[in-house]
Amino acid sequence: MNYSRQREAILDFLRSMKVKHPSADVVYVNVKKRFPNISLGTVYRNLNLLADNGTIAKVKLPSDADRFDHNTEPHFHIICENCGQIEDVGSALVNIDVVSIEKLSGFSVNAGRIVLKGLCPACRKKLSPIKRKDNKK
Amino acid sequence: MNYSRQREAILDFLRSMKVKHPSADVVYVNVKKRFPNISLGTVYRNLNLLADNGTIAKVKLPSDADRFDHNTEPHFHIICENCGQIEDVGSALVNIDVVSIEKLSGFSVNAGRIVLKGLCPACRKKLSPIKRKDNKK
DNA sequence: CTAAAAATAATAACCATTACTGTTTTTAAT
DNA sequence: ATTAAAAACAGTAATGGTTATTATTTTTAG
Repeated sequence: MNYSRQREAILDFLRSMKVKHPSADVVYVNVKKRFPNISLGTVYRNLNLLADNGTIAKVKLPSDADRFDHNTEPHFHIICENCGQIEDVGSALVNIDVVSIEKLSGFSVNAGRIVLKGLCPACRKKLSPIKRKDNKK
Repeated sequence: MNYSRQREAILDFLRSMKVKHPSADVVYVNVKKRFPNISLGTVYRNLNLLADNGTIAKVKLPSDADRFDHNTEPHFHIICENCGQIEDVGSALVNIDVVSIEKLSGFSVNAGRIVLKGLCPACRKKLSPIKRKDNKK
């Protein structure tokens, strides 16, 4: 893997934490400030390269764009069902009975990254007690 | 919601369990046997209608097509990373410390449906001890 | 039987992502 | 420093799952 200025800028942005768990698109618009000609494909390719070699982590969400995380320590996430913001959840707070699951299902469990759903503090305040907008896809 | 023969056939197929957690596309090709002119849009619309009114459940997966489940009882799923097959996991086998998560993150938790990752029995046998094919997206 | 409401088939549009292509940058060896 | 091969790039086309649109057909209530 050769050095590239674009990849460096992408990693810099992720580590700067200006946005906490950005999607490829958010990385794109931000890195564009430094590299106005950068293409979205380049952002995707580099985010995937960095995720593949373990420099960053890819957070795959159901029905939403992948997010990228500079924190590669094992942990889970919770996503706001209203605004899509995601936040870390310590891995100690979710307990998976792997042995029983393997025994009952026959699957081998790869106690992967878990995504919980909920409402972030801002959306909670904004939407309650009014029924929140149903933006399921 | 008016009666429709197509919707009835879709629900029949789901309940027949010929395929366990079918995607919209699998429902489509199967219901097509009874209704050769049915359109994929009709399948999607009806699956979503049935999921919205609680008759069936929609299982959203990261980086894979949604699946539909005739079983609406709360439970989790495990997906085979090799072949995409999904299996039920009893909700007792995953313990989420909702109180602590809410305290620490500020989110309200909607202890949603969780999807674990692993290898189904068939793929385990087929791929081990050979390194399994890496089909991440 | 009829008219309004709902559902349909067919197709176009959408969005996130990947694939392709010809050009530029990086690297390692001369 | 020069150069040639490898890697990365920008730009764009293509893909896959899903939703939206529209004109036609089916369902239902009166």
